Amino acid sequence: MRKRDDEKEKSIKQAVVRLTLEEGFHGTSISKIAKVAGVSPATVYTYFDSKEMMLQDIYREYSEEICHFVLSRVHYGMNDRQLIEGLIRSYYDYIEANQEIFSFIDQFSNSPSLVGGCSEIEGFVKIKMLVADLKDREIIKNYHHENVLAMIVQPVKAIAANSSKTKAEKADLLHEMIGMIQSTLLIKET
Amino acid sequence: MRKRDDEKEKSIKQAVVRLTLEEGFHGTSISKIAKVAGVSPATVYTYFDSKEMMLQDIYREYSEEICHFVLSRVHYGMNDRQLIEGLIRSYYDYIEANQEIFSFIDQFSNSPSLVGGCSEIEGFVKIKMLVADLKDREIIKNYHHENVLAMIVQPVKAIAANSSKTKAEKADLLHEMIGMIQSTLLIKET
Amino acid sequence: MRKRDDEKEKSIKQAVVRLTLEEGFHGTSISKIAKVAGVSPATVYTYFDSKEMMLQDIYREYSEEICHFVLSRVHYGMNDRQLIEGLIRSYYDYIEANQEIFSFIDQFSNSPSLVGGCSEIEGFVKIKMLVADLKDREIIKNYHHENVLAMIVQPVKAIAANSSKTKAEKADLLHEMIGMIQSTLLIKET
Amino acid sequence: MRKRDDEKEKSIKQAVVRLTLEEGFHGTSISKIAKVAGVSPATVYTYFDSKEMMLQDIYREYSEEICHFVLSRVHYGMNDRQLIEGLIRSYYDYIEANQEIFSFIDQFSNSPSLVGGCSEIEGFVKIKMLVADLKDREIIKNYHHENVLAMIVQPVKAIAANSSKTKAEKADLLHEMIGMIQSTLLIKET
DNA sequence: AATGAATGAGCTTTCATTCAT
DNA sequence: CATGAATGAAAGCTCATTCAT
Repeated sequence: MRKRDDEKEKSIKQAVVRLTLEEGFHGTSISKIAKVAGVSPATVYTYFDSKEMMLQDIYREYSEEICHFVLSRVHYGMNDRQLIEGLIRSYYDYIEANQEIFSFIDQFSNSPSLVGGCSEIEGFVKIKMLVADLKDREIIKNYHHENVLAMIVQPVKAIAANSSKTKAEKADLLHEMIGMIQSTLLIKET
Repeated sequence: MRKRDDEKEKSIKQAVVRLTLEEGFHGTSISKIAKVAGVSPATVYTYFDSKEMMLQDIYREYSEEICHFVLSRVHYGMNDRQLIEGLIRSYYDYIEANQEIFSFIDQFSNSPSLVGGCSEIEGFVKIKMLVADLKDREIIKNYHHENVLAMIVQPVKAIAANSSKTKAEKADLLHEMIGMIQSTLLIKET
Repeated sequence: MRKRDDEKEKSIKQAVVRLTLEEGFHGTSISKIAKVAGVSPATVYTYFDSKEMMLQDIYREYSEEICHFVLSRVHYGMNDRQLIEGLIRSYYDYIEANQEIFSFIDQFSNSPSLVGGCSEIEGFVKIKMLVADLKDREIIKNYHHENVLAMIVQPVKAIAANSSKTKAEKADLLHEMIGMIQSTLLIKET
Repeated sequence: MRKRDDEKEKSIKQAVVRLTLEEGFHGTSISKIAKVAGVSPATVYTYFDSKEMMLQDIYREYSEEICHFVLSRVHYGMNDRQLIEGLIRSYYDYIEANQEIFSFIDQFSNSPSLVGGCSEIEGFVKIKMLVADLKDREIIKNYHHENVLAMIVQPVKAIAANSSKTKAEKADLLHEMIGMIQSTLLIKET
């Protein structure tokens, strides 16, 4: 009996993500995926039950990965400003370093019909808990969790997605944006 | 091969938008559109040159509509806080009242391959000019245009898209968010 | 607008029936059917909603045709023996002249999953009424309708299906079988 | 590539028969069979050379089983009427007690392409010899073997297959049918 | 201008079978 | 012997688009 090849599963997932960036969520057909991954279309179905479940699997895996990456870059030694900066900058860095993955995640989460059948992402819960903790410790102002998160997460996406700016210009924008959000959320002025 | 019955063109566009909300960007095929719009598939091609151009047409039209709506609700008589609130609230109101349209616009603008072939939206230019004007008149702080816009536009989308909250709860979140953004952007404290 | 081509629908149905005889119910795929019928696979779907509904349509049409044929060959001028003979012989004649159709009908009616979704055949009702009438008029003995019908319909199928006999031998068997059934069912001895 | 675990072969055969009843002759794929039988698809090929040969094997085995069952219930001590009744009733009883098997056999024998490649069933020969013997001993009338068999075998199938009747109603029909056939075939009136 | 018919290309998925362990 | 992995081929069906009327 041939054994399950984790390399193969990985390369299928990468093919999906790559095709999603190149040709959009539409051009991502099973046969194209198989071709890029170097397997037969039928083989895809030994690793995933259906196309929909495959997409959800990938979404879940990479969502967790992003959360893990972001959380790994903030720690207790940081002061207030560093915490906010760490969250935003790590998110931005991930997007820049993994544009394909981010594009996939973003397109997926904007597809109501797909995201509906997907269970809660663990990493999201942890990040919400982090925000709650920052409020408890009176580091950030007493805004609703949802608004704090929206403030940290949404504007930075707009910067990352801006394809008409150079890397340096975007770095400038990001630097400024971090300042804006720090002044919005932090209690301490300094 | 151009225009005639505006009623028919309208109903095709509505069909597209409605199907996009109900079945996602995928389930939006020409024949389904034609069925919902009450015309023949061939007729769609009397009004649009191809599916891609049709989607871009619709995107452009509704994008302009949104911008027009937002701009129509801010005027010179308003004070500083009212201006920011007006912009954000009008955007939010539009989304709430036209969920189908917003869902379409959002999914479209998250499809790199589609949005690429689409010329600049006029209304966006006007809004950018408004932001520039507000900076010139020393109403909002001297941040980059892009960041000001991101701040006004992005977080509110997160509130509107939150399907697990009631209308009242979302109104609360919006109210708070407006305050957050006002304090971030405005020069005058009052 | 091109108009619906009844010839094309007919040739699709014939292709189904022909393939069912040649390659069994299994080898009857949409693409083979299309090839034999001289149309594109997609065209099949402008005439039928799905493969299953297509099969049911064909089953219904030919079932009615058989019943119509059988009923058209018995009439009130006939005496008792002629009536029974007419029913059996016309059924047998139809099968001999339309082996493909009969094979299709027989295979279909032996597929529980298909026959389940199929509404009652009108012609069957008429034949049941004929049997009832023959009993009312005291031509055939007072057996249950179901048994009378089974007696008329089932044994003759075995003769028709017997591929190891010549036409003449089968005619002999049929002649004898008619006698057997007449003596079983008829009240009058003569 | 042959035999070993009779238990496993049995459970494969049962899986085939069960799936044929539940999902028709179509839904009976090797992988489904393997799943139901609790083995791997590859294992099926340890016991059978191909799917077609597997089906023929099963057909042959169960056909022999039916014949054996029927023959085991008639014996020389019986009088004329009991003989006919024994044959018909034992056949009916087998069908009622083994609907899955009968459904399989019936569908198989209605598939010309399958039944063609199948050698003669031994049990059928024995039953034909029994019929010949009954004729020699002047118990049943001098009809052709084929017609005698058709009379005994065909109508009872129609009763067994009638799914719209209760068990009791079918027992009534069977009782009457036995009488009809006895009067048709037997020489002695009593 | 408007339409239902028509289609080649492509979709997702399953098939019977073989391979490597 | 037994297996899950692997696959070319084919399944049923839908697609965006064009054709003939």
